[in-house]
Parts: sequence; structure tokens; C-alpha cells
Amino acid sequence: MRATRFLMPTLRDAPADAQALSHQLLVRAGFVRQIGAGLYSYLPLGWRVHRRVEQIIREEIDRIGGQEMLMPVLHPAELWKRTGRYAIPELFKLTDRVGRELVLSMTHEEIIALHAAEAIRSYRDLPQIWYHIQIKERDEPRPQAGVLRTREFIMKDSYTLDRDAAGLDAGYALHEQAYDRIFRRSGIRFYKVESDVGMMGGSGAHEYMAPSPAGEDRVALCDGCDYAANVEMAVAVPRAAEAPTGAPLEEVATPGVTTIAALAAFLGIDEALTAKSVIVVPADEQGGVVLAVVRGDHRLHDLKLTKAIGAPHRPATPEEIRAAFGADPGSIGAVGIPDGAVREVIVDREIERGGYVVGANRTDHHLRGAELGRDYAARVADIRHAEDGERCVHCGGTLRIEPMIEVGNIFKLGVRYSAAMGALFLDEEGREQPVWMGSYGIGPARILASAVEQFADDRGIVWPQALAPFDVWIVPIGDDARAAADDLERALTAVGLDVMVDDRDLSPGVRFADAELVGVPLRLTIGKKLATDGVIELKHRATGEGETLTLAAAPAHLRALVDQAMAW
RNA sequence: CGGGGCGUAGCGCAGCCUGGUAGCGCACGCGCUUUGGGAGCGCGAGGCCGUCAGUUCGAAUCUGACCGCCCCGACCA
Repeated sequence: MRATRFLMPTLRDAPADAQALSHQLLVRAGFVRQIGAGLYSYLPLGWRVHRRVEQIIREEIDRIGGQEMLMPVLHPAELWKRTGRYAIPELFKLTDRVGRELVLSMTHEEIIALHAAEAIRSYRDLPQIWYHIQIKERDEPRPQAGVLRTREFIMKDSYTLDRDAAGLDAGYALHEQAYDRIFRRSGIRFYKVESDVGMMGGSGAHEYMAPSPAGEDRVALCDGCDYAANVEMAVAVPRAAEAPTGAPLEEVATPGVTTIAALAAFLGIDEALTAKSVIVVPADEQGGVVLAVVRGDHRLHDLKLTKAIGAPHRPATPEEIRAAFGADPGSIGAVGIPDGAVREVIVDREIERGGYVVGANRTDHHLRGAELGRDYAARVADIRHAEDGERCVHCGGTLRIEPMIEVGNIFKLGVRYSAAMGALFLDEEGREQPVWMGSYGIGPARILASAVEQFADDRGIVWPQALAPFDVWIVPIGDDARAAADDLERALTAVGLDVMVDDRDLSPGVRFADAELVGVPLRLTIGKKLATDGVIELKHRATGEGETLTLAAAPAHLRALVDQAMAW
């Protein structure tokens, strides 16, 4: 490929609205261009990388027996109504000219189940692994960080179809193997972490996470063992608090004290000896408010509480709190709640035992020594936020919490979709059974962006060899070098390398800078030393190290370097 | 959806407060020079100043509405 004929609009300055490093560099280096909020075109450089990622994924899903197919983006709305997903706010909905309702799909469980309903008749037809690499549409409330969170993106999604839970486990395990190979081959740093199965149920899920400051997820990692979990799931041992039991319940006046910090200061005690009450209003038909209680120095985790309640929720307003408890916010507690004031009390398991200072449900008063069981009843659940620096429940090591980009996920769906769509088969006893499904996603653009985030330096992108848009970038300097560059390009192409020759009539400095910005791993400079010493120069983008070699030696040497860089 | 910010040439920005013929850097075209780390000189092209409506003799500039984009939060099955 010749730079003079290649669309590669590099910029000296990044657009002002690009925040994430990957966003800035991908635009600056000419890989992508923004069309609208969360909408991007991939220019030739970007698309080359994307296709390399896709190809790795394709090879590895094929290796575990996946069958590639292609399903439409536009679906009849009726299918989504059947599975109850039509109400998802992120689902794009539209009508055609005669008023038929359609959706732009965000995943393909419905279609897969539909095909299964038609094609799978017997246990003899199972198992199956079907996948495609297709555009997905999501009406994101807030697209951000360049290509990391977009409204339209390409996703590999595969689906396993099995006769029972054991079969699903096997299909899941195959995907664990495939995903491990995919991310290792991509060259990015990643973790496999425990993840929430979400409101849709399901029996198990993991996410594949690439550490990056631009990541939207938070993952707890143990330095002593391989425990890794999304904070939505993470459990940790908090710092110990000596909350004595057996003391009588005692009311204390706490005038003007409405925060935990003020309460602890007023009483001269550790915040960990208090209990924090949070009142929320679930968004379901049942009505009423829920009182959630965590230790005073802990944070409530919204998603954990959502799971505990079984519905999303919002904070109660001060008026709602006064109406239910007859006391101001800041003096609310689980002891002595007026009859019918709440539909449920949920306390975090860290304060299941011990006596704590709680709100007295009387403005400007608290209670000392409140104990679960003796003084009040509640359901116990894990609803607190695990914190950086807390100890691992498995090994006692130290947990740290890092931002990460979700690059893939694997999910045991069970029979939810197959049952809704009538994907049934006959087992060996002739009984009708629903197909057991799993779904497995990967976002190639996120792998691409993660690589930029993880390896870029102050000169630009540094691609892992496996993802680079070109393997080799040749900079010929001087007229004599042009012919040599042509010969070298042919020779390198002949050994299977992707080669860019920067034949632009620009100063060497500009071309070196562009080569570094674009991030191709190997750069060859053809200059004066060819005439004087018969050699050209090779420079490694990642390390900056250089060496010289002869034209004749270049093809075999570079081929070996590329192979070595992609070995794993 | 709540809060904040920004829309002027391909990119980065100034001009707006205080209304009067739209500018700078980079990039781009032509010529000459230059050729191992973002070259020099000269000439040149490129803008419905987001849109619409007001105010005014006159609007990039003042007012209003709308649209778009970014950030924080909410949301993200």
C-alpha cells in the first residue's frame, strides 16, 4: 500500500471534544471519524484493525465448533414483545410506511430462539453453537468516550443451544476457552471477572475486562489470589468494628444531627458503630418504600440493593420519608418503625450481629445498642459497596478496585428465551423440553480501543502486532530510496506481510511522526546507509530499539519478528 | 432525564463583553529552494459565523426559541 493513495487523514491536534485517550488518538491518527453522538465511521486504518480483531474472533469461535451466520438488524417488534424485552428503554423502535412496528436489535436471542424453534426437533440435533458478527443498535442515554460507548456498534454474539444444564455448562466452558485465546491473541491485558446476571436471571455470568482509566466498570482484584469481580458482585472483608451486644436499647437526644459523620462526632464514637438508613421507593407495582441499612462507614450499592429488592428504585423524597416515618430524614432507623410505614427492611450482612446507633424515628433522636433480632426484624443481604483496600474473603489479601473496559461477556441464559419462543425438543423419553441457551458477546471496537488505551505513549498508538493495521511501515528518504522501497514492499508482501510505503513527498520528520502516531510495530527506513553501507534500518515502535539489516535479509527477518510477536 | 459547557475554514482557536466589509496557527493548491525527526520564502484557494425568528440604518456580536455536540450525574435486563 502506498501512503499517497491511502485515506489517512492524520491531525496535529485532537478534536476538542475528545476526552478519552483512545478517542483522541484514533481520531488524530486517522482511524475513525465521528458522524454524530455515538456514531462513528471507520476509515481504512480503523477498519483494518477492526477486521483483524474480527478474524481472531472468527477463528477461535470456529475452533470450538461455532457456525457463522448472519441475522438481520431490523426485527418485527412482536418477537420482542413475546420475550418481554420490548419495554427496554435502550431498544430503538420504529414503524414502517404501513404502520408495522419494528425494532433495531441490540442482541439476537429472540431470532436465535426462533431459528431453534424451527430447526431443533430432537435431542439428536443438540448441541449447537451459532454466531454472527453484526451491527447492533442501542439508544444509549449517554454515548461517550469515542468508540467505547456508541449507539451503533459491531458485536460478535454467539449462542449455545443445549439439551440440559450440564450441556449449557459445557458450552459455557468452551466459550471460556475461546475467549481466553481471543483476548490473549489480541495482545491486550485483561481479566475474567465474576459479573452480575442482571434482572433477567440466568445462572452464571462472567465479564472479560481490560484495565483502562477510560473504563466505565469497576472491578475488584485481589493481590493474593485470582479473585476478580465486578463491584456489582464483589464481596470483601471490611475493617473490623467492635459493636458490643447485650447492652440495653437507649434513646439519646441528638439535636440537629442528620449525618453519620455528625452523629459519630456528637457521640464521640467510630462511624462503624452506627448504622445508616436509606429509604428508597421501588419502581414496581407493589408500592411502598424499602428501608435499607448499612454500617455507618459503608456505602450502599445501588445495584446490589436493586437485586435484593427485585426492582429498580429511586431515593425517597424528604416528604415521603416524613409521611412514612413521622420523623425527619437523618433520624430514621429500623427500630420502632410505625406500622405499615415500610414494605420491607433490608440490612447489610455486615451489621447482622452487634449493637449499633440507629435513628429513633423521632426527629433529633437516636437509639444506642440496636440489635437485629432482638430489637427489630429485617431481611439480611449483601447490599454494601466493596471498597478499595479491603481484604479478600478468600485469601485475606488486599483488594484494589480498578476501572476497566468490558470487552466481552459470557452468560448462562437458561430456558427463558427458548420457552418464550417455543424452542422445544423431544428428549430420549419423548418428552418436550425447552432448549438451554447461553449467550456470549464481544465488542471488537472495545478491544481495539483497549489496545490503544493500554499501550499508547506520548508519540501515539502502539499496536500489538496482531491488531496493527500494517505489519511494517517503510519510510524511503531520497529519490534513490523509492525504487528500493518498491522492491522491498514486493519482497515483504511475498512473505505475507501487510506493508505501507510512505511515499509522500514530505520531510522525513513528518513521516516518522505519522508512523509513530499510527502505531505500526515495525518501521523500516531506507536512507543514505543503503548506498554507503548497503543496509536499511529497522525500528521497533514499542521499545524504540533499532537495528540495521540488508535488503536481502529483510523479508525473512521481519517475517520471523512478526511471527514471534504473535506467538503466545 | 437533571446540572454545566460549547457551536466562527478540514483541525485547534481569537473576534462577541462595548453591533459597522471575518481573522490567526496548522493543514490545503501553485512556484522556487529544501530532504534523517513535525523545513523556508512567495503567491493563492477555502467560511449561510449551527438554524429560525426578533431588536437595529446595520447582527458572528444583543434577545428568544429550536437543533447539534461534549462533560458530570441518573440510566445502561
